[in-house]
Amino acid sequence: MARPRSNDKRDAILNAAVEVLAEMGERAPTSKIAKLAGVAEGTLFTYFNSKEELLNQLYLSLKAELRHVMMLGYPTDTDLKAQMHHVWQSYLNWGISAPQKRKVMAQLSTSEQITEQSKQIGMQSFCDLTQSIQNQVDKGCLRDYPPLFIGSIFGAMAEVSINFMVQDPMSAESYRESGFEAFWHAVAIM
Amino acid sequence: MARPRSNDKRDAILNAAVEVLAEMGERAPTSKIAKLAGVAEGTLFTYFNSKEELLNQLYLSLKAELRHVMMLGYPTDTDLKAQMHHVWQSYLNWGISAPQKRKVMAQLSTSEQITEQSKQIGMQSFCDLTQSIQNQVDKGCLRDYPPLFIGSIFGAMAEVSINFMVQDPMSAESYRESGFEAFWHAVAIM
Amino acid sequence: MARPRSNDKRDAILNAAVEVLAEMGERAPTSKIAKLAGVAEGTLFTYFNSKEELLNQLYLSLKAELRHVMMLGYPTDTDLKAQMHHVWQSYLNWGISAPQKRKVMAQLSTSEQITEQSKQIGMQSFCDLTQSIQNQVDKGCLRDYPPLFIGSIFGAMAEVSINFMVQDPMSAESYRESGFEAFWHAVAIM
Amino acid sequence: MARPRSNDKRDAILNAAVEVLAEMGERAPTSKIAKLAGVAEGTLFTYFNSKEELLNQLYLSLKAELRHVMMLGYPTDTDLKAQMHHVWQSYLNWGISAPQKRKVMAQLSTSEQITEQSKQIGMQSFCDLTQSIQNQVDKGCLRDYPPLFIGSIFGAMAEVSINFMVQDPMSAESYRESGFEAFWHAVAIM
DNA sequence: AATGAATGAGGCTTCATTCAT
DNA sequence: GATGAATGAAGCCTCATTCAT
Repeated sequence: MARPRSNDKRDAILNAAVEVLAEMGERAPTSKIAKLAGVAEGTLFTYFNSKEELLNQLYLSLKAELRHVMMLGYPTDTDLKAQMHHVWQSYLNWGISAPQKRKVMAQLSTSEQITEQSKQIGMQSFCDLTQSIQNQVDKGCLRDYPPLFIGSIFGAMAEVSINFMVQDPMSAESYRESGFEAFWHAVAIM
Repeated sequence: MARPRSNDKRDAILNAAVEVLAEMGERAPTSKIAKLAGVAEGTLFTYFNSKEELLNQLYLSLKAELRHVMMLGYPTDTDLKAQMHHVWQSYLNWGISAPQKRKVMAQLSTSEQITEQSKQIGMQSFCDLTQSIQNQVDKGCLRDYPPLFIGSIFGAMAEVSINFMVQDPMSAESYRESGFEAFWHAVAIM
Repeated sequence: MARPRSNDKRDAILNAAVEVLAEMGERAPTSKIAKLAGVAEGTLFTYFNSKEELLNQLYLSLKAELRHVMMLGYPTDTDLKAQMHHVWQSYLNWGISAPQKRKVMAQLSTSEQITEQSKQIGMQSFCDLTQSIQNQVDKGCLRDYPPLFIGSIFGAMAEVSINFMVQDPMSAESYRESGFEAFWHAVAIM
Repeated sequence: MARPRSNDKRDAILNAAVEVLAEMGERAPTSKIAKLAGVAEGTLFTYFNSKEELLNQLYLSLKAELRHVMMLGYPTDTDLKAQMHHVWQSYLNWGISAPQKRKVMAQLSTSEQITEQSKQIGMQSFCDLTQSIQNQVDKGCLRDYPPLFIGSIFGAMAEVSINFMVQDPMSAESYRESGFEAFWHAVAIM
């Protein structure tokens, strides 16, 4: 048998892509990505058939990571607000500690190179969260908005909060809580 | 590099840029933009010294247009909520009727090519709005958040709303009002 | 007005292509062709949109040149055999004096990159010759073969003759006449 | 480089090469050939040291096959014309039933990658035929041309005939016989 | 001022070949 | 022997920018 494909290498390429994309945007050359990943340029193309595929896979991988992080330690036996707060904290912590990944996710979200299919798949990652929001809407705890709408508001508010936290670290904790408070008032029935 | 003469041409180039950028993202070539604008490739560079300058000017121009649109017919002698609602409607109408411009603004906002300075200037367009928000905070009508934070929440909620309106035109008006309602609860003291 | 496109440059590229293709076959790189033509590699692509187009244009240009050469000084008021002999001589002289062009024409004729359309057009160059053959067939001077068939036999015999002339220059004149004799017997009614 | 073991694999590679070369010309990648042959990319290189060697071997193999086919059932005790006609039929049948092989042989014949040596060897395959032609020339049955010249005329006329048969199958049999007739008149003394 | 041909660096991708498994 | 991942040199083509006209 020949050398098997290495997950390490695949990950190294994805990580390198994050770094180069964060620095150069969509114009990040595959050569720079490969070099930073420590592989030959040709090798990149044994793991991803094209630059476009690399970008799409990266997009999905980041979405999956974010989703994973948000669900880590999710408290099942507390009230809705506490649960939401937990997810809020996880999101913000990730966004602050992985600024390049966050930046790249934002870039890719508006990129022409990300296919509609990838966006669909990326969204489906969050369908259990969506479902759980639906349940709360049905119970009358949240305003009667489509759960995806609520989810998008959550994401938008989180992004705004992270931006302010990063730009003004002194007041970071204040933004963190204000953001959640604003979100909560936006969607909860009190 | 002689002085450019025609504002028409400058505008034609900016408009063409919107179209090509919307279709191709950051990889939109200046040649395509020039062609669509009806000028020669070289002519583009008498109006903008470089592609980067073109992108920055476009960014500022779009920000200015949005700001202009939002302030059109601003009602000075009603209550805060009505004022905000007016601006909300203006923003959403613009976003829906100029989807390419909106798309390009989102792209440019995450682009490496837009300088920090441009972002600063773009933000200052809205400083009168910001000032007026500050006044309302001081009067206790809005939560005690920094006015830029409130402004960002406004923008973020508007973007979310437009996305849903565009994607699901049947329920557009419902999203429009739900979005405003959510925003208002997020920031107002009731 | 900007600099106009130069026919000289176009021709230089085509001539360079002949040389490099003769030496390297279809794997001739555009970079070598451009260099030999004395232009930048990018310039090649302002004259030909792609390598494939370059090859097709070259094919047509060679066909046209051959056709032109064959008709130079075509004697209209002699008998058929003398006319054919004239064309024979022209073909062979060209083939011998332009061995690279001949070689490249042979290569391109079997190349995947030459479109069916190019082959059609290339063949139509010779339609007046074909017509004149048809007339002779009708008059009973040539065997009752389709004129294109006779034309192909002509070409094939000429190619064989040139090959032997080139390979064995001492007997060149003998092959030249033997070839014509064989062709004539193949198609003429005596 | 160990010794290859399986003739089956060697043949599979050669057959795959025919197919891929017919479709893609000289730019046929070894990887595609290997895949179609059902072996690993690397395996190809245990059977052929380089792509060039593969092409040369393929060329020789095709020449040998053609030679073999042409001599199958060769009638030794009939007159010259019948013998030639037999060979003619064999050649044409092969050419029509194996169009890819024929196409590839034509390609390789004009390819830079085929060495002079291979061409020599390929020609020698036909030396017994050549010898037999020489005898007929000596006996005054054929024109006094070098036998290789006659052989080349034979090949050229056969190729022309096959081309027309393939392109116009309705008249195939007519081309088949006309072609032979033309060839015979070209070289025979009647 | 306007034009668009010219430039050549650089981008993405392919591919013959090697070599670890 | 067989495999196919790894390599990196090329290959084709694009494009921002310059400059002759």
